[in-house]
Amino acid sequence: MRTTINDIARLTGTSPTAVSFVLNGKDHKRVHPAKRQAILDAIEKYGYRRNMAAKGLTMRRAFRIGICVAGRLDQTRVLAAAGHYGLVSQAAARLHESGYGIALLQLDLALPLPEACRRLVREDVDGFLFINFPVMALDRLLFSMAERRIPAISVGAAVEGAHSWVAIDHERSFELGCIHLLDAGLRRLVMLDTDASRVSSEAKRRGYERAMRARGLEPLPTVASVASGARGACDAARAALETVPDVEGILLTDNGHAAVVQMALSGRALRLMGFGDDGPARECDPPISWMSLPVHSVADAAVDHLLRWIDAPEPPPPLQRRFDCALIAPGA
Amino acid sequence: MRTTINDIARLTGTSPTAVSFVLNGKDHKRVHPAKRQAILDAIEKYGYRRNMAAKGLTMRRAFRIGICVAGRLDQTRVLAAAGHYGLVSQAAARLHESGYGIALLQLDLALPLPEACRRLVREDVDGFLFINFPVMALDRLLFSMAERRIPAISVGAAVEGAHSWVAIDHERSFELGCIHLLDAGLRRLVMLDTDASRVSSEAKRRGYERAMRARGLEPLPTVASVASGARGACDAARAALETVPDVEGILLTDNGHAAVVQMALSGRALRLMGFGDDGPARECDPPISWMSLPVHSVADAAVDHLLRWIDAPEPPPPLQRRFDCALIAPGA
DNA sequence: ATGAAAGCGCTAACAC
DNA sequence: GTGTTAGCGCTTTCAT
Repeated sequence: MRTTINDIARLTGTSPTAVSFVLNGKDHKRVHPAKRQAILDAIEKYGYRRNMAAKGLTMRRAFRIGICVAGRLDQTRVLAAAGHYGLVSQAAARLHESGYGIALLQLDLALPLPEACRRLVREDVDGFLFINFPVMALDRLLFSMAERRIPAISVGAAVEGAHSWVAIDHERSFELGCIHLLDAGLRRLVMLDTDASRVSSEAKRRGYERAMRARGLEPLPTVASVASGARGACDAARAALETVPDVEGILLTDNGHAAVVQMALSGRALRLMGFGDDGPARECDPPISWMSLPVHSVADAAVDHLLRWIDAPEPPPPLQRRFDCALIAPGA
Repeated sequence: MRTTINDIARLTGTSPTAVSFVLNGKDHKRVHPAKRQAILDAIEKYGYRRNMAAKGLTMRRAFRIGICVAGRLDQTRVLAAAGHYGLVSQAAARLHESGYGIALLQLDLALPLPEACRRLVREDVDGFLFINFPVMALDRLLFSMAERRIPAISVGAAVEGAHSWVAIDHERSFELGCIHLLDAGLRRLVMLDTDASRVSSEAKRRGYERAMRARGLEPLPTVASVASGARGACDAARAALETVPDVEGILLTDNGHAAVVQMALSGRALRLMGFGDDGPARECDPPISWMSLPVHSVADAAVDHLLRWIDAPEPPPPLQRRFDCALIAPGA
């Protein structure tokens, strides 16, 4: 039988009330310093651990947040460009710092909505973070949660309506990367789309075109990989050289195959600009510049809003915000 | 206020006992079929959901298992060859099927043991799965859990002592892959070590050498990549060609850069045998054979044992088992 | 400043 | 076959 709050009270000649207050740091002008110390000592001595189920029962709170991913955590290669693991990891870390537990839920998108909702609800958590869910699924999911008054936020994907979400501004970020090369004096810039998921390719193309046009340059045709994987990326890189023989710089939509593209292009004096996860970008030799996914900011913003929401008496106005990537220039 | 078991009892003119029994499917010869149906209907009609905190309080169980990873979930590139995400994902899926919730915990290995234990204990779960933890940390961690009578298993890493673990037999699996090429009539086989973590390189080399010697062949020197990443793998592949000009087959210790190695070797008529995650292996063109990580078997075995352990009155004898990789031969 | 006591929702032993 | 009841460990109001 585990030590309980009553045991500690008896052992120290105090009451469960006092112990509870000490435990929760609410002993401002309540518990006498001497008693307080005695209680603290007993807690340490007997290795007391508070029973979270009992606390949850009383407080009507689980002190746990559900981190929900679409499908399975290991079948997410296509989302590499979205910093999937980084978002999950950072959100979990931030929640932990705030004293919350993390319930991991892999939600099968093939499930009908009612069944999906049932699974969400069964998790019994105080709120949900939907990481990189397809926009299609989000509206109904978030709506269902709102209906049940369960705070929920989309992380990584922007969604229409009165929902809360935090996402990466792919368009603006890609534009910034492009501007960086333009500022370096390059003019013949080609966008190389090697992202197997193509989820944000359109946004990136808009960013690219805006940057080019702002300098009075006509955008060049985008070259997209046909096959997936390293070979597809290589072929696309070579195709880019054929399509635009005098190319001066190449903008990658996805760092996934940056090192491979670099190798395929070696010998050519052109500048590479990456986009996405830092890991693969760092493998490049010589180093390249890249637009780094703001996973930290995105996850933190989502978590902070969610926790405020949970604590608030009324649902706060929805959080809807896009973050820019940061330019990483190892040479600088 | 959420509907409770008492509400359902009152609404159906029965007792909380009856509702509880129906809820838990223990109404064999207990609840009258008519009442049973009425209860079921009311549950559906009023959208009753059982309060897991209350259940947990009564049953002294959390119905939740902690999935614990070393460091952060997104800083695990080195563990690609260990099928890290696959193990996490499959364990989570299996637990979910068994009605358990998943508490995700990223344990910082830099933490001193007492603090690490405190964090583990705070999770309040019924048991732990330590996924791909470094062997160094495992003994003390598992021991601490045993001391506190919390069931815990190492998944992916074998550990000395009386602990439970399930792992991949890298040595035997690599031997099997090697035998496959030998059976195909190849003789000049070289092992190419492109695994940045080198965690299981030694075991693989033993498997390779055993297979070679069993055929009366002298093992050839292993070629290891110097730099990390795609470029390192490429360089290593070319080095292999120089070291053993008449090489007939190359055994990769890690599928991570299989496609890249294949490209670097294109033009040479030699056979490639991969090892590790299926994802990168499938990107190869033409397709290669590879030894596929038994993440499914490993995770399932661990979960099943853990759940039995939790339900058992006495701790069962430790589970210690290695699984072989399966040969995937797309051409067949 | 302090403790007694009333639940929170559920399970299971017990009496009918 | 059925309902009553006593907790499980904690928080918090209320009276002191």
